[in-house]
Amino acid sequence: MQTLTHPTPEQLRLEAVLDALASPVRLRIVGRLAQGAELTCGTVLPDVPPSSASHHWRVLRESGVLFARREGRVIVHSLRRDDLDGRFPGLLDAVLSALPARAADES
Amino acid sequence: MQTLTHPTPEQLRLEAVLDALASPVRLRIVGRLAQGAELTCGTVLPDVPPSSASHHWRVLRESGVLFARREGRVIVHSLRRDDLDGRFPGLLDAVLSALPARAADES
DNA sequence: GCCATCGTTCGATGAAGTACGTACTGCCGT
DNA sequence: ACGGCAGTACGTACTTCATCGAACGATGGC
Repeated sequence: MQTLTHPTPEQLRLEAVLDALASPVRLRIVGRLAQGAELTCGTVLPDVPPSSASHHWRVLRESGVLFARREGRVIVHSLRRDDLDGRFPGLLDAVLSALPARAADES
Repeated sequence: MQTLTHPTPEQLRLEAVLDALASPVRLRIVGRLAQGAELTCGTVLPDVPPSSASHHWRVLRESGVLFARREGRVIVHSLRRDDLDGRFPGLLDAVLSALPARAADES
């Protein structure tokens, strides 16, 4: 299991970020992360099998939307707000404010 | 050749818009449209065969990013700025300001 | 060391998107 | 009416993506 790779802030590509966000499943993850807490993989998407969920977390990570770090046995994820705001000002906020409130009532 | 269909402002879906924008070719189109002029299909993407270009114009139209109207022999396209700003405030501006200036020097 | 847990990787399958040639429609000028 | 131009529709080949089961790797607790 190789180390978690992330793009540097300079490596962020608009198309990759948009593509990562253009998915209902991944928007759910982002919406949850936007609530402030750092989350582990299993926390969101209880209805999705682990291998599928892992795929989506990876897309978000490799596009630079979120940051992942190992913490003991789990992997903790957080939004890369500052990096995204630096490269694409206003983009994340626009997407988040366009999200329905559905993320609030899901486990 | 059936009439050009557009989603109503209420029908705009975030994922569809993001997906439409998550493409280099289509971002080129949007970048050109953002310069203010209304454009016909042939104006942008001279290097892309008409049938391919038509596909991308259609994706942008059906996602609600742009508006198309027949004007004699050509089809005139314009950005749906107001509708997009209404549903997803700040999104279009964020994407446009994140675009490289490449759109300026292309035919 | 052993086991359970968390998450990844691999491989296969089916769905969806892209690209493009060709044939067609709709409109205009003559 | 005819020819040409703008753009679409269709069919197809190709590529990418999504999904998921199964096997594996890493870690912490006992």
